[in-house]
Amino acid sequence: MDKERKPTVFESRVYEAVSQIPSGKISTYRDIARVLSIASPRAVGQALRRNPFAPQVPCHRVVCADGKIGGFFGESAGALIEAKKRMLREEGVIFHEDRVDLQRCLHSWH
DNA sequence: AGATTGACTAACC
DNA sequence: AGGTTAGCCAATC
Repeated sequence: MDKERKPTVFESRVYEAVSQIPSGKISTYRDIARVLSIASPRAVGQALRRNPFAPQVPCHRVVCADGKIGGFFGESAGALIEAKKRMLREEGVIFHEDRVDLQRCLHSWH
């Protein structure tokens, strides 16, 4: 069993930002990184990858900068990706095949 | 403390 | 157009 480490300030910031995304909207690693004043979206992925707050954080609303679904579920769960896509679509997110309508569903960070 | 990775992105070939 | 390289930041080993 993995011991849950205490989230760092950086991670907490990521979780907070992601949890701020309302239903029907999404965001990209790049955008989140940008809001967090980070130059590396990888660091964001790192935080989400650890995701100590599992379903509490809508990490499924976070996609690649291209609108493509990130690998948060991994290739082993490709089918789940479609399920998430369908779920997001029901939330109001416009999907185009394997991509998301960033210009339409991108969350406004004000 | 140093080296590697990691759910990325963008640029280069 | 598609594959590869490089850059980036933070966490983990």
